[in-house]
Amino acid sequence: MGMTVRIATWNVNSVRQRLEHLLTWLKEAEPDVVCLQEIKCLNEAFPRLEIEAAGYNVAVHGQKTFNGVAILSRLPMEAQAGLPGDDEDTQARYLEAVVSHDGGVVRVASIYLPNGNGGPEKYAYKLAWMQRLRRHAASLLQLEEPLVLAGDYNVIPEPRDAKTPANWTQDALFLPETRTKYRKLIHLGFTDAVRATTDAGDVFTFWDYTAGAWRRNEGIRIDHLLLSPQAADRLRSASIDSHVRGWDKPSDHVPVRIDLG
DNA sequence: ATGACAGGCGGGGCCTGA
Repeated sequence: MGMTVRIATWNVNSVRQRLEHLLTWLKEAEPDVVCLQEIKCLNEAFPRLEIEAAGYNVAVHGQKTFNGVAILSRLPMEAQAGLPGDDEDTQARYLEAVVSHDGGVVRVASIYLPNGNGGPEKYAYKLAWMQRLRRHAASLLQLEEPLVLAGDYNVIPEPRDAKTPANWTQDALFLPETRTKYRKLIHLGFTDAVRATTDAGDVFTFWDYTAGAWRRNEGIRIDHLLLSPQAADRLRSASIDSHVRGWDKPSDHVPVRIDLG
């Protein structure tokens, strides 16, 4: 017997460019917790006041120009920045928070997994980051609490997660080693919230800006919410707010959200 | 094969993204 908690993830591709969209969508979707990626600004440049005025607590792990993650919460939260396992890594890609509600807590992470295209060094960084994520996720599972790892994984898990999988066979988002590493994470005991609630085709979260990808529905599914067993037991629904991709000057990603009962 | 878009930085185009 607990309240429903609505948790979402959205790669906004610059929070300052997308502030009006974000505020509109917060009113429309009424999420309790929102994981943002690619905010592309330092902590001090984050539009904190506007978002607090909408009723959210704000935790930011920012960086100049690139990357950057944040968590917004209508409920009280305690946040901690950074993925353990490499003290030399300066890229802001991981933020974790414990959110408190009437019935207990839910632990939520905002994840911006490296893209991995652009050369062997970048792909090696992606794979190493995935290794670190799996190790950290394994330790979090031992807590045996509701846990949601939400974000832009830059992983197309299966052929059905792309409109045209043949276009992606040489891409870091879909290479066999990428998908193997992602499966190893899942096999620790996580549930993919969207796949747990639908077997429909054409379920996408990203459409490239170029070549009329949105118009032609040339999408991919790369934004995921992975649930611990304790969270999966409470999964009531999952949905993708695809219509946001049709707004003026949109992000190339759309929000994905779940309700936990 | 390249670029098509978009954003940041910074005042040029270049880097990055997926």
